[in-house]
Amino acid sequence: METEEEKKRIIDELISNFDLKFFRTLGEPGRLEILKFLIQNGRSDVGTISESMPQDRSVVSRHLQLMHEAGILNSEKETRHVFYSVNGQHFIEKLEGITALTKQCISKCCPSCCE
Amino acid sequence: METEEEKKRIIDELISNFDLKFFRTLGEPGRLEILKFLIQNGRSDVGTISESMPQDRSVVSRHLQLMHEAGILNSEKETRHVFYSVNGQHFIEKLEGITALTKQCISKCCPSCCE
DNA sequence: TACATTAGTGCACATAAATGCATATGTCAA
DNA sequence: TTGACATATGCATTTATGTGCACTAATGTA
Repeated sequence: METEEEKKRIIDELISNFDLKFFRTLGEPGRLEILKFLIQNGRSDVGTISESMPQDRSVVSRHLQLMHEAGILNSEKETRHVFYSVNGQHFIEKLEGITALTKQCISKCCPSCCE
Repeated sequence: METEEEKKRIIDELISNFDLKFFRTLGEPGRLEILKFLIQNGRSDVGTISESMPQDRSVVSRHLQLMHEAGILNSEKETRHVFYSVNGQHFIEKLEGITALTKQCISKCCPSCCE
């Protein structure tokens, strides 16, 4: 067990890495479908993605923007089209970071959490 | 790169492990505060947790139920009190599972996602 | 038994989020 | 330059979620 100050620091670091926007973005079925599509089909433009989704094109466009802001997708404007693709690097780093910090935090600050 | 059938199977496995309830639960500031409190203070009853939160006791109670349903917290009824604690084991396993499947899925099904 | 304590539920309300239509913005092509 | 196309934005509507008050259920205590 750490000192109280060290405990607080570790917990604050964990909580500040629990990106609300990141979790909220992943907690919506429509956006998960978009993520699935992009893993399956790779880099695609808004129109192509929309064709596979039940929602309106404008709705899909907004979902894509949110996912981009959350760091899950890349966005590249090319002439008239905007291509989105999974930002695998950032996405995986985010997940790894959250997982590692959680493990570290619980083992150091709350061993009783794992009894 | 895998066969198309294998790709679909891997992607479906990933998406089915992207537990919407889990992500939604973590994507709310009030619930994150509760998580923080429980890591810091360990197993506590509803009243004690509520005292540190700005929301009404009933609101905190509902958040705790949600977090329990999402597998993040343990719940133990003892006489009049209900004690909640972080389910570290399940929480960490969930995060590790999601992280591992995502890495595996992207490397096998969408290597271009990491360019 | 009567009363206090603890947690959860019913309900109404406020806020936030998802959705679709119409329209604007920017880009290409004839 | 005109028209078609791709995407994003404004706006209104619906749906979902968070919130607090009042009340109930369950348990312990005087």
